[in-house]
Amino acid sequence: MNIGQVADRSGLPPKTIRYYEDIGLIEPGRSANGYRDFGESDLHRLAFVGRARALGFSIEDCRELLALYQDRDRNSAEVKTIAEQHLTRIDRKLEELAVMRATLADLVHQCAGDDRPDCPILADLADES
Amino acid sequence: MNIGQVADRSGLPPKTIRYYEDIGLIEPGRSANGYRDFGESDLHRLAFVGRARALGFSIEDCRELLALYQDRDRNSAEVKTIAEQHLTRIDRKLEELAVMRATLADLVHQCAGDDRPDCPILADLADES
DNA sequence: CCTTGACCTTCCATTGACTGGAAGCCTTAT
DNA sequence: ATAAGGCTTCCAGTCAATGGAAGGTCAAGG
Repeated sequence: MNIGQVADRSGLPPKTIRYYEDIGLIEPGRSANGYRDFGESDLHRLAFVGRARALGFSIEDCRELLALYQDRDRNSAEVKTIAEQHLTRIDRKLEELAVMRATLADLVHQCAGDDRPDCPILADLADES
Repeated sequence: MNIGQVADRSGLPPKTIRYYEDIGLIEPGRSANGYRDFGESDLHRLAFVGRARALGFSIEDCRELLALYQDRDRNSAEVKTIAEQHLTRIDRKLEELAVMRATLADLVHQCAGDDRPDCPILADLADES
């Protein structure tokens, strides 16, 4: 399978697939003409990474998850730990964003948004108290 | 004022302040010894940027907001537009994260997290349906 | 046989917003 | 005189790709 077909079937752009090879997530073979030659297992790994990335896991998380996936003697506890840590990061991020959103929404609400220069948003940023 | 003092008073690290000068957000003078010499207005601009960044505005947003702040003939509508667009970005991000969180929390919940290899998290990533 | 266009290859640069570190000058205190 | 701490510049690295240039390969059509 050439990279284009793998891109179509995995949903990942060719550039990204080459990058994933660069950083050692996959190791496709090569055809006589120098083109990468992907097998079904490469495709499977790429799709795995694609889904993990969509859940926000870092590339390093993906690397560990792939290793655990290949490891028949893994403990599900190890996987759960990685996922829980990620969940914690997501929750922190959600809180941060919620605080930002609340402040910003309040300021937007207070701003007339007309042709006059008075602006509570700028006043807040400038700390005019 | 030297950079260290401005860092203390603005809450921004010296490295970041130099970076902000590099990209043209501030233009401090120089003392005879070559040290940057910050005035109160530089400090004020830096604090302004610090607060805008804390609300998640991009550097380019900060640049525009600073320009509008300096502009006595601005329309508050322009500021509000920038803020509203940012609010929309935050809301999109919040939704994305909420979806991730829900999926991930569900998977974590399903995973026993013990010494056995069976793991719904990996099964989901591998698309074992 | 030649060309065109769609693929594929590698390599280098860029993104955003810093952050780290090295090498070296300036200032203040001992 | 020297040591500590602060300041300077410049270069490299972060994360996860993405864009683009220069060039090799392949299949179809004239």
